Amino acid sequence: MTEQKIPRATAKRLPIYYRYLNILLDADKTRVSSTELSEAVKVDSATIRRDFSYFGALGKRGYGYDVESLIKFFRKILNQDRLTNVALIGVGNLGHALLNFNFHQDGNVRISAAFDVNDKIANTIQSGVPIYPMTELRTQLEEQQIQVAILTVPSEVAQQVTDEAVAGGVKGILNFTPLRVTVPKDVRVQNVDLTNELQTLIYFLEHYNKD
Amino acid sequence: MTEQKIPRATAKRLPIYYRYLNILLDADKTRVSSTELSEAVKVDSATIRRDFSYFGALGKRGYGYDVESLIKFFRKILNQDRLTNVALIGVGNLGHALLNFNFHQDGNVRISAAFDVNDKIANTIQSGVPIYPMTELRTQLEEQQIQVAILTVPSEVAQQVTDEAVAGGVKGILNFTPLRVTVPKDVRVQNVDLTNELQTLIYFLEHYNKD
DNA sequence: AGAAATTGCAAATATTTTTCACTATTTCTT
DNA sequence: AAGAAATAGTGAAAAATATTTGCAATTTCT
Repeated sequence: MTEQKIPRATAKRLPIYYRYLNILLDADKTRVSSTELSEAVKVDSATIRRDFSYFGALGKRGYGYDVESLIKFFRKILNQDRLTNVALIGVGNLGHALLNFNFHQDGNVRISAAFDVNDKIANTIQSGVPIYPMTELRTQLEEQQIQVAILTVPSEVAQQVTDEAVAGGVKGILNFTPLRVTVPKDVRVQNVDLTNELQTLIYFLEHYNKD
Repeated sequence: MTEQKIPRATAKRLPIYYRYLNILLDADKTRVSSTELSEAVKVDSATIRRDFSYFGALGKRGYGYDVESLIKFFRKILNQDRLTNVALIGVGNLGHALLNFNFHQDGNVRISAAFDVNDKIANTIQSGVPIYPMTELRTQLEEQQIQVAILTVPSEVAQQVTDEAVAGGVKGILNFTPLRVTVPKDVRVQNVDLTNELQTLIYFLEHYNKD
């Protein structure tokens, strides 16, 4: 599966390109040049061409890129053409918001199971998603073959829950917990630490006057 | 104010160090070495020393670092010793969750005003935070001298709201919108794009078998 | 007093990312 | 159809960023 090493920086820009391409499509644009794209997404045009080139020759010299086929291509790359089922572990404040959050705006990610220790909500359906008790975490993940989990539990239990999720076959974790969880190296964790983000933001504000 | 250029990578690790130091403090540890810290936060000890050294000589050779004074120092650096008032713009799903979110776990960030277009919630108080109508965005920001905003509005209006916020004096924006907003260069934007994060995560899962 | 521990830091490396500069194509214009 | 204009693709250079090494200086420990 591993084709070739795409730089992390590039991978992070892909969704941004993808999103803008869809805007172009909606506006009935059929072609776009790297220069044009550059202005919209605020990335140097050479960088864009370089990014695209990791995937082969997607454009036409002297012409630009065909919006539709580019979208089609990225859709595959970004797994937009396939539904990815995701588990939400921890249905507190944030978890609840994520249940309603429009992850599937492009129709590719769906929270198909949620878990919580709270008896009050376990075994109910919230926003169309079944909530299982935490005790069933592992078995449900296995059964439903879910490989991606969003972790929004209190940090005290984060590691333990993570272990359980990994045991259930999870390979990717979007971790909203401030805790840096430990996982086997074939599991990827993407940390989203809101407090951290805010602090970093404030830090930069205080310590740099521009940038 | 701008003291010296701290690498971005370092700045991002600071909150992590800070958090762990507090754990040590809670455990009544009075000193810690870079090696010890290293294991806990999973960062090479040399990197930690390097990171710390940007701020001067914080430790004692042959001894290590004094937990308490290190915390005290970082608290200043990270503005934990001062309350930063933050505005929440857009009280939808996610916004609502953030209102309840424990940003102030260390008591330094407080959402002190929220804004929404919805008449039903404007001019009410939610989770202890006053919600103002969006029309008052600029004036309230000015009046309350809020410099940091969390943006959780629909992306269609993101740019427009951002402009308004900037006009109101905001210097830092935590942007939950998928839109890359344009701001003057003295304003810093930190993007938190959840859909993007998930997509990137899934992308890596599919395309790399480890990392 | 001597051994052990440990920071601080300059310099060396390594890694990653961006940009330049140019060629090859294709499209557009007249 | 010829020439001009536009534009992708890309090797190589440069720049930016981050990590690691190696060791002197210092402090603590026994």
